[in-house]
Amino acid sequence: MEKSSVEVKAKFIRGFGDKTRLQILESIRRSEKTVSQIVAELNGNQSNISQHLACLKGCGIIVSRQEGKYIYYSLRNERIDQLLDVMEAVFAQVAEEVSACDMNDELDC
Amino acid sequence: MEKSSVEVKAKFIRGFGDKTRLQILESIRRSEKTVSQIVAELNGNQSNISQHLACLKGCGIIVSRQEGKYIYYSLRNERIDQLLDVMEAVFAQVAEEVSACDMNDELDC
DNA sequence: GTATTATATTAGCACCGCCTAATATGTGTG
DNA sequence: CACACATATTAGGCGGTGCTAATATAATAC
Repeated sequence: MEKSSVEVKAKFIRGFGDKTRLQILESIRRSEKTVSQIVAELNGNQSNISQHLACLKGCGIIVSRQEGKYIYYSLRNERIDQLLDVMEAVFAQVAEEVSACDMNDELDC
Repeated sequence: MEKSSVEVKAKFIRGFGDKTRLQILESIRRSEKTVSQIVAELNGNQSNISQHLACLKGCGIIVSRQEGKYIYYSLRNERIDQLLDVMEAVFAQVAEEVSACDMNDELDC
């Protein structure tokens, strides 16, 4: 049986909902990067990064192109870039609001 | 030890990354709703919905106000509303691109 | 060809998130 | 007060997700 649209959408969003993946996205935002560049930059584990890249690609968030023995990853398009901006802006505002005013609310689930 | 900003941000985003929570957000988008209204609308389980509401509130995505024995939930502010719009737009475009052109890529992780 | 580098895949494990059922708390009503 | 209704919390099971280590594939260099 097929996944409902809202389920697929949730999965898409979850693509952004991980610390390491957010860092990868920040890393390749300005310019495409190879896996090893990302691994070096994030001081990460090659296998781990590779799996997160596969996840991001599977979610349609990034794309890859091969050049010789290197594989370059970059954001799928400019709208993903915009989405990252909006997420950051809204998060920054909410985080400030929450930590500054509402002593009751916390950012834990 | 404190959670890094990017970890908190990931958690914030994950607030949107669940089918039921997305449905709740759609439900309360237009106008605030009580828990029982949401439960009825989504044909859901009261305990389950209540937990998701706590999660959304904890993530700073929604707020609540009490009126008598009812508790009304609504989006925290208009920027959350905008974010939902942008997410939907980008997702729709990506979903179309992925399913139409790239036969290789799939929306699975 | 073999060796080396770049990346992907697999397996196993721990942990976290989601669900359901049951129970608790809180608020109004008779 | 007891009772009904609205919501929250707890406990337990279960599947998914992220991590590491090891192995596999693919491309280049020698």
